[in-house]
Amino acid sequence: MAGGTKRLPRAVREQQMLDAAVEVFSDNGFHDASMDSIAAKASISKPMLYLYYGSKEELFASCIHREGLRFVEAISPAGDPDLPPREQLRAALTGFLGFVDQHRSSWMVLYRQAIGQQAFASQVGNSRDRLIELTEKLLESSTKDPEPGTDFSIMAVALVGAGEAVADRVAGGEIDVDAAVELLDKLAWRGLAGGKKK
Amino acid sequence: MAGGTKRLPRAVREQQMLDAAVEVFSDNGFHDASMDSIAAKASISKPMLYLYYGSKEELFASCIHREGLRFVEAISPAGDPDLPPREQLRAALTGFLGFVDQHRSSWMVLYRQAIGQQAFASQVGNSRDRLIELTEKLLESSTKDPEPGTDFSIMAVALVGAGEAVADRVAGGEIDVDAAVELLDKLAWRGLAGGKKK
Amino acid sequence: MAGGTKRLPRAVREQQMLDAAVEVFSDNGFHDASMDSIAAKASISKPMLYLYYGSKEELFASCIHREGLRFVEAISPAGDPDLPPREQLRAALTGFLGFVDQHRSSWMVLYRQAIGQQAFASQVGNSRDRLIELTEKLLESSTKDPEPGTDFSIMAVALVGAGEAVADRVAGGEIDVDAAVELLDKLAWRGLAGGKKK
Amino acid sequence: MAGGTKRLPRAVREQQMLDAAVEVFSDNGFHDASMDSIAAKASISKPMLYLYYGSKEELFASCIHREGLRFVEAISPAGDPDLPPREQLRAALTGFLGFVDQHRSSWMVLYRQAIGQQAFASQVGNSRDRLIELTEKLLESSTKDPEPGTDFSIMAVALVGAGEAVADRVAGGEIDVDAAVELLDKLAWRGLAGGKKK
DNA sequence: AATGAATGAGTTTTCATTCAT
DNA sequence: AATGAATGAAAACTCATTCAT
Repeated sequence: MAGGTKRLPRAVREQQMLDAAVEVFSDNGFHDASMDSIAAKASISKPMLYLYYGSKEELFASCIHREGLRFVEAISPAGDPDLPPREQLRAALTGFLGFVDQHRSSWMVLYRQAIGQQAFASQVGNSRDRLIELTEKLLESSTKDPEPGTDFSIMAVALVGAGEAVADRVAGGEIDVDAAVELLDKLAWRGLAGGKKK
Repeated sequence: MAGGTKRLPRAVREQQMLDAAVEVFSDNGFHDASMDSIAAKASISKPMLYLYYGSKEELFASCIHREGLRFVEAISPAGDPDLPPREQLRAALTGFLGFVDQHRSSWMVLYRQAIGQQAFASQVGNSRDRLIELTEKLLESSTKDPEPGTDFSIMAVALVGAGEAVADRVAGGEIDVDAAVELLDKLAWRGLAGGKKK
Repeated sequence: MAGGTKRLPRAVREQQMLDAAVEVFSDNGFHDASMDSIAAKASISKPMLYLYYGSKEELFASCIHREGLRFVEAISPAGDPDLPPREQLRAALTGFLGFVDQHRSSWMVLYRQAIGQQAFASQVGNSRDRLIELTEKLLESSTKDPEPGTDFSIMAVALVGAGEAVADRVAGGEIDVDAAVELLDKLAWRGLAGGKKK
Repeated sequence: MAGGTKRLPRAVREQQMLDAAVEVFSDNGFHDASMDSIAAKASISKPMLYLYYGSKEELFASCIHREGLRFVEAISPAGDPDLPPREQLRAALTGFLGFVDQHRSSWMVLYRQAIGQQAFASQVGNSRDRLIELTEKLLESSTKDPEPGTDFSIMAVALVGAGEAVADRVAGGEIDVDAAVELLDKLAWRGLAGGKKK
């Protein structure tokens, strides 16, 4: 029944461990997740965790890394340069929020968690910064006639911040992906208090 | 005779402890802040901490509570019903970002920290939710002719999210309060990619 | 009956802990002595050990320090400059071997142990070096007409080495202090294969 | 096909392992030497180590054994009964200190190390005791007219102790073999403070 | 013959928390 | 009112040792 004590090739065990770690970190936060409980969830012994990942911090970093890749991957379609900028932004929003919707624990635990963890802020920053950069470029290229002094960089920060806040609600199941995409798209182009006309 | 063992009135002691606690929590995060270091910083003995606050969690909760009050207080001027809605929003933004600017550690440590801490998310939610509600009302009352289906609630979430992201940059000293207020005000009314005319 | 769980003033506990530590280190060696067993032997909890001494290494260092002081103290009478050099050497030998005889575990465990422990060799070296220096001076001042090229420093090393080897036998109860003193004294002045007359 | 997995005859493997073990034990001490690092240094897998030696302790014992043999071998020329006793002693000293000089790590790690290790003291004692016995016999046979009550056994202990202390300095590169031999030879026959005449 | 995969059992260390004075 | 003294409980991490292939 148990069936989990077989000798597995390294690559398989690695994923198995990461799956467990993501789940436990996600449920308890970095500090309150114990290596014991992660090992238990992965049905392996603690030494394996250390053999494969070296330390709790490195394990967490590996979690962030893997989830970060998945995250970037989910958004990358937006990079298609053939699409008009605004379509690219929609694609990015869809990719982003769709990812959050389908990997709630990845989002909640790793993205949100990691930001609080001094030591990992920078690593998470990578994914986030790439998102901000992407957003910045899209805003820039889609704005024909910017006001003088427009700082697209901070605008991107703000928009991504808005996106994250909305993503939390998506992850919490409070609103659905489509509505969220719609809202953020509108926010980007017409402001929240959106004027009356299209 | 020696020094340091003054009998202080309860209220004074309480603030003294909270000041120390806020500082230590802010510097180290909830988990890495030890009761020992808080007691030391407050120049009192650990048992006093327990006598007044019962447990580490309750102490942290008290910190959040006090800082939350200050936070709400800083924003409350925005509630002035005599101002036109858009002015109210500017007042709120100014209050909010000004507070962050001047109480960076309160912001970084308690607001950002607490959100990561499972157990305190809801409590922080209070201040945050009040901010969101306020924003929602302002948006609502300032929008004469909303598009059908407009969900001001989620809009407020998004705007506050944007505000928080920008606030982090303010707290980090990367942009100044005025620029941030300007940006968010514009975001709210005309969208990030804002067209050229007012 | 137990009677060991009282609140004791710091100074008392410190000695109590050191006593236990010396004994356990002495019986098991540094590595095989666990903080658990030391705490148990001292009838206190492990955290006390850490509160007072910080780490296992520091605890061991403290043991060495205390025993080293006692050791030096036992030998110091030899420093009396009023005695003729040879009497001083006898006094030193008597102090040294007498100490070993009466503090067998201190000797075996701390002196012998510590020398093997990379990290502590230098600290033990202190006591030992002082002994060697002392010996060197005595040899020097008691030799009226040294052969040219005589290196008293290495001679002292050799004599102390002989003393330590003999001390081990004293500690092991194989020979008594007086015989040992006699032997070493003779060794120093007439060589092991000592000629026939005084 | 790949590389490194040769089938080697047992005897070769054994030496290979012992070489690695001696080196690692010598560098780190018994406790801080891990079976992992020994296996790595020997370029074989841990199970091989266990297959050949059964346990870490047995492996260490084997190291001591082999080095002990080499040690005794280095000194054995001294046993030549054709030489006059004093020449035999010089030969022994030369063999002993020459060995230490050329096999510093064997000396430092195995001889000194092992003495600290409860469990191995007796085994090291073997080589040492043989040395002491040899010394004793030489002293005995070279002393024509001993003082009554002379205990050659303890004298040998003392001389060997002196030899070990000097050997440490030789191993440390502080003095050279010839000077050391000279000193110890003089010590044995005329005492450290030896006057100028025979 | 040889090893990658796996673990049981311990170790040091750190806290939040509470007595006894 | 206030604290020095003390600890239970747990966490990260390591290592000698052994299967299953």
